[in-house]
This record gives sequence, C-alpha cells and structure tokens, in this order.
Amino acid sequence: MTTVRRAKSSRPGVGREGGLATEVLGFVWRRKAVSRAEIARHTGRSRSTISEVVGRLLPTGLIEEVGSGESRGGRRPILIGFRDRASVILGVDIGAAHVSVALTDLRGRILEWREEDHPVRSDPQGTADLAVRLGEACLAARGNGVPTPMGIGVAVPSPVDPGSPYRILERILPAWHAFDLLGELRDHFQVPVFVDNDANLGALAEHHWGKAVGIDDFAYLKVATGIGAGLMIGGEIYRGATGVAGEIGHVAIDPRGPECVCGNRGCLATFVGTAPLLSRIRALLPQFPQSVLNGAAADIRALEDAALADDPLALKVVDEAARNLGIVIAGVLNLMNPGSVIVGGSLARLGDRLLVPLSEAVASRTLVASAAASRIRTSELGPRATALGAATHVLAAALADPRLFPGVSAS
Amino acid sequence: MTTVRRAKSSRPGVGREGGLATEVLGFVWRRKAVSRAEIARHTGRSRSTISEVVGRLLPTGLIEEVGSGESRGGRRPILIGFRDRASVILGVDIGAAHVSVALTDLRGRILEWREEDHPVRSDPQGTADLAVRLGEACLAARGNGVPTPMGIGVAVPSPVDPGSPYRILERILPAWHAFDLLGELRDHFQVPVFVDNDANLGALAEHHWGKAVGIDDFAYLKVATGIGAGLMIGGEIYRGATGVAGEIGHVAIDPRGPECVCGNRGCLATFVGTAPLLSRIRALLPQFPQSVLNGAAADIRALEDAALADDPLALKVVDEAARNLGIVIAGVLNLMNPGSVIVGGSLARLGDRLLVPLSEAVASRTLVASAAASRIRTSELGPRATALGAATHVLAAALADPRLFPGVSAS
DNA sequence: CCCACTTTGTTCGGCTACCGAACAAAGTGG
DNA sequence: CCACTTTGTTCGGTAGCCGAACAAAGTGGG
Repeated sequence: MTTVRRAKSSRPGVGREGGLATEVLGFVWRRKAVSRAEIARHTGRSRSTISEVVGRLLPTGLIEEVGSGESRGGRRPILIGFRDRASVILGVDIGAAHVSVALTDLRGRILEWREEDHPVRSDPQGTADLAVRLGEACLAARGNGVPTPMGIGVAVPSPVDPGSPYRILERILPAWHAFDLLGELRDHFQVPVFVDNDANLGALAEHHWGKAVGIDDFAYLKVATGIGAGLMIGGEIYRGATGVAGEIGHVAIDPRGPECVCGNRGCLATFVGTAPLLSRIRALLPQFPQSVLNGAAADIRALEDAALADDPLALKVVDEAARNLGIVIAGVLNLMNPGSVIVGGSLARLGDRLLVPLSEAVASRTLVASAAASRIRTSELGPRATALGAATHVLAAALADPRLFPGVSAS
Repeated sequence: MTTVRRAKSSRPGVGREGGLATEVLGFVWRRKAVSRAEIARHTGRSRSTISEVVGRLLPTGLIEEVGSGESRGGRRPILIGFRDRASVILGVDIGAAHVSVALTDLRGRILEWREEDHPVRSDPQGTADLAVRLGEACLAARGNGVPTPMGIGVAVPSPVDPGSPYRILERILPAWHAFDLLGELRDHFQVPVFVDNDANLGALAEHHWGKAVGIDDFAYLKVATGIGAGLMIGGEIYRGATGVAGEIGHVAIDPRGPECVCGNRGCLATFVGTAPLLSRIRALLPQFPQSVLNGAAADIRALEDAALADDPLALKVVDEAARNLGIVIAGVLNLMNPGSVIVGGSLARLGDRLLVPLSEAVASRTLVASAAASRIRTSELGPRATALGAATHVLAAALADPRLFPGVSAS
C-alpha cells in the first residue's frame, strides 16, 4: 500500500480564475483592513508567499497600506486595505419605459445618478443614445478630470442567453431585433461591457450589498412592469440551459384565470405587475369610493403610498398580489429549498404589509421543513437596486479575474 | 499601462480537487482509450508533463497501456485505457419496503445483484443487517478471492442534509431516529461510505450512464412509493440550503384536493405514488369491469403491464398521473429552465404512454421558449437505477479525488 | 528598567510542477 | 529512399510556493 499524504491545504471555490493574486485581492476586498499575516492564515499560504503577492499588488493601486492594527502580543501588523476609489464603474438599468445610470466606486457606493423616462420598447437607438448621454453626465459630474470607468454593466428587462449574450431582447421587444446596444456602449466608452437580466442583477446586488450578504443560495423576486426572479445558486447567478431560468411570469397559478399574452391562462403575469395591478385598482374603485386612489395618479407609486397610509383599497390590491406571489414562492421553496427569499422591486417598500399575507400563502403550500429554513424578506436597496447590480456585475467579474482592473498585469 | 499577457491556458472546472493527476485520470476515464499526446492537447499541458503524470499513474493499476492506435501521419500512439476492473463498488438502495445491492466495476457495470423485501420503515437494525448480508453475498459471488470494495454508496428514501449527512431519515421514518446505518456499514466493511437521497442518485446515474450523459443541467423525477426529484445543476447534484431541494411531493397542485399527511391539501403525493395510484385503480374498477386489473395483484408492476397491454383502466390511471406530473414539471421548467427532464422510477417503462399526456400538460403551462429547450424523456436504466446511482456516487467522488482509490498516493 | 517571549514582515535557499527544446523511435507519402 | 509528421522521453530551466532564519516591534512579569 502506498502512503497517503495529507492534501495540500486548498480551500475549494475561493478563486475561480487566476491564482493566488485573485484570492488575496478578493480577501482584502471582503475584509476591509487586514494584515499580511492574517491573509496568510486565512488562505493557508505562508507569510513569505503572501508578502510577495501583496508586494506585487501594491503598485497596481488596488490595495494600499492603511496604517497599523492592534498588537496581538507581538509586533503590530501593517493593515492592507482595498482602494475603493481606485476606479469607477457605470451601471445602466434599461427598464421597460426608462433608463437609469449609476456611477459607483469599487464598493458599490453610488457616486452619481441620472435617470430619464424613455419609450424603450419602440426606440432602441434613442435608448442607446440616452444611456450614453446619462453615462457621460455621471462621469462629467465627478469634476477634476473626467475618469474612465473600468467597465459598464447593463441590466435589460429580458432573458439573456448565456450562450450568445449579445443577441438580446428579440423575443420580448421585436423593435430591438438585431440592435446592438452593447456594441454602441462599447464603441463609445471603449471599455468592457457586460449584460444580464434585471432580476439576476437585482439578486447580485442583494448578494453584495443587501439582505443576502453571506447567503449563497437564495431567490430574488422583482415586481416591476413585469415580474421575474433571479436565482443565486452556490454564489453564482443561475441561468439555466437557455438563460430563461427564473422567468416566473408565466407560471400558471389559476387554470381558470384570464388569458395571457403567452397563450396560456392564469399566468402570474396576468395578476402581478404594473398593468394588472393598476387595472385591478380601477376595477375595485367603485367599491371603495372614499379611497385616496380615487382621482390620484394611476401609477404604482400612488398604490404604494396609499397602502403605506393603510388605504383599504390599496391594502386589498396588495393583499391579493401577495397571495399570488406566495403561490409561486411556495413552488420555489419546494423545488429549490433556497436559504432565503428576497422580494424587491415595486412593492418591497411595503414591508410587512406585503410579507404577512405572502407568508400566509406560502405556509399553506410548503412542507414545514423547507419553509422554516427560508426566511422571506423585502429588499431595502430601493429603486436603484438594478443599476447598482449592473455595476456590481462588473466588480464581481474583476474580482474574479483582476486582469480586468486597469493597470493590472497577468500573473 | 502595464502589459496584459494572455491567460495561461486553463480550462475551468475540469478537476476540482488535487491537481493534474485528477484531471488526467478523469479524462482517461471518459475517453476510454487515448494517447499521451492527445491528453496533452486536451488538457493544455505539455507532452512531457503528461508523460510524467501518466508514468506515476500507471503503477497504481488504475490505468494501463492497451495497445497502439492509428497513426495520424507519424509514429503510432500508445493508447492509455482506464482499468475498469481495478476495483469494485457496492451500491445499496434502501427503499421504503426493500433493500437492493449492486456490485459494480468502475464503469457502472453491474457485476452482481441481490435484493430482498423488508419492512424497512419499522426495522432499522434488520435493514442494516440485511444490507450487510446482501453486500457480502455480492462480494462472495465474485469467486477467486473475495474482493474488497473501494467504497459503499447508499441511497435512502429521504432528504439528506448536506450539513450533517450522518443524521438521516429522522423526519420521515421516526423508527430510524438516531440509528446509524452508515456507521454499521462502515464498521463491517471497513471502507468509506457515502449517502444521498434516492432521487439525487437516480439523477447521478442518468448523468453517467443514462439519457443525461453530456447534459449538466437537468431534472430527474422518480415515481416510487413516494415521489421525488433530483436536480443536477452545472454537473453537480443540487441539494439546496437544507438538503430538501427537489422534494416535490408536497407541491400543491389542487387547492381543493384531498388532505395530505403534511397538513396541506392537494399535494402531488396525494395523486402520484404507489398508494394513491393503487387506490385510484380500486376506485375506478367498477367502471371498468373487464379490465385485466380486476383480480390481478394490486401492485404497480401489474399497472405497468396492463398499461403496456393498452388496458383502458390502466391507461386512464396513467394518463391522470401523467397530467398531474406535468403540472409540476411545468413549474420546474419555468423556474429552472433545465436542458432536459428525465422521468424514472415506476412508470418509466411506459414510454410514450406516459410522455404524451405528460407533455400535453406541460405545453399548456409553459412559455414556448423554455419548453422547447427541454426535452422530456423516460429513463431506460430500469429498476436498478437507484443502486447503480449509489455506486456511481462513490466512483464520482474517487474520480474527483483519486486518493480515494486504493493504493493511490497523494500528488 | 530589563528580559523572556510573541507576532509581524522580509530574505534566502530549496523543492515541485510544469514547460520548451532537443532527440530517438516509428510512422506517412512522394 | 527521403523529407516530413507525430509520438514519447530526456533534460535543463523557470515560476510559485514553502520553511527556516532573522530583524523589527511589540507584550508582560519581575
């Protein structure tokens, strides 16, 4: 029998591309100030090795020495910190009827914000021009020398095929057929451009900055013009075989329900989303003559405000939406057993007014075991979550492969 | 700007633990006969490196030179093959009312098979003793020197918590509380023991030997005493946060349906599974007096046989079951967008008699885009799939970390 | 204040994995 | 028969990482 030695201490799944430099950079990013010795302990490498890697990383400007820490009984450590200001990222949120752009630093702080309504569905070229204009405005507002972003992330309200991410939107928005939004942005700004579905990027934002920090398996639901879900599995966005994983808008929840544009009956999308919610308000208005929604602006924001003011009509509409969402979430829990479910988008502001009826609907349809394991919560990232997630995508890509950072050479 | 060199050719996700030896071993296993030069080309390493690794692997007995191949215009290559007979594996299938044991080689060929009915639910110790006895019988039957298996895989009809896989079955089978089945097997055979849920292992078997070869994202449904699903995502079994992912038995498909043991109403488990199917036959018998099921043995096998003989009652029961399964599968497609769906277990033998109504139910509940991408098929592995999957689990673990193979040292 | 002991960060020699160049062996086709 | 490929091996070199040793800078007890 041959001898069996111990495995070299290797923590699986820490860095996916590149080597030790990637791992160290990610670790410094997560722990905002950390000594070389501590990096060595946590990565399983020797102090000498870490010292050398840090020495190679310092001149890139991505990390810096930020003073000294407390002694643990010996010499005081020199703390290494991540330079959040080393570069900036543009996050673009293409909605169904608006474009928003965020300029962020490398820790997801939104430095500048621009948004504008636009008929996105019918005007691809105008949308691209608008995105460029808003992006330039964000960069120009930084003053003292217009910075070059390290990359641009784009969120689109449509599935993105992981196989050919550059052909997008065709199925949902016919006017966008063969229009190359990403190419326009890349040509103008001359930096790498990434795309993904808006719900997926919302999930990514929650994972980095929201309620899903530290949770690697969760589902994120987004209610907006339409409804979609972003699935994070093992810390990675899950897209499925053809990129339509999480497209829950057309799950049938009532076989006798109204007809849907997809051809089936009773899809979730016929109950929840901007249009069905507003039409439901109109249908119920006669029964609630004293509702504040009578005569108010017919938009989701008014519905939210009314519900927060405990307007009976608004609460009834929200309650119905919550129960319909609950049916679908119950299916998600039974099938995927996520560690957490986060509800974002339009209705997240409502907090318990949404969660209480939703949780009731879920509890009546799931095993105790899977329901108990999953906490259902509302997002707190607000309406900027999608653009923030788009920027986060660029950051995550760079942390996984630091050669994306400007001025970082391979190693 | 610092120079940016090309990445070292590294194919991500090939070997997960250990180094090049793991990668080479896995490659040789997949391609049954392959030259050193070809390994070098496919792994991106140099011929000299591969030559050295192969040289270290040969004396372990896991691979061997198996003759020479066709010349491609130069010297003829020496083909390297995997020695499927280098060791054997025991796969144990603990069912609800039976125990099956398979002895396999390293390519999933079943060399010996033993099975016996047993009141598994109520008798844990007897079940463990039976598994040991059947396992010993398999080994003894190999003749010329009883071999030592390299490991034992166990399939259990219950979720397995990835956090503490040794505490199992408690929720489903109270009599098994704190009984250590795995410890019994490990103590007796003195080899590593692995466990997983039966549906998960069925999916693993399909991935290696069945209809899912080459497909890394798919769902496997198993109909037996109960009903469960195994989800493969990115080539790995997905267990969810607490190990109950794929427990679809309690998805509610009819809010007005019969009460279920779980406390809800209209769960899939109240419609599909051994007990509900047999009870449905009994309920319909008066309407089908000339059915061959009248007076036949009341088990699933009789139902299958009758359906294959186009017995109207059997076809009606199967049709109903297929439509109920279809509802749940539609949910799986909408949410996970798998590349393929495979139906195994009791009803798989029925082929199109099951698939036609099932596909109809699915088509009426899914978007064209996700339904078109997913092929729904029946398994062909038959009733031995679960035990085979259990053995496959051991093999997969060893291929991912060859130090598990007897006589292989670290490196 | 002194001294034994820690912890940090660096230096340096050495090991291992891998590569590239060179080469012999064994084939191809003209 | 000869020019050219392809395979598999040998051998020197390189890069990444480690361990030992060491100086720097701290701790606490006497």
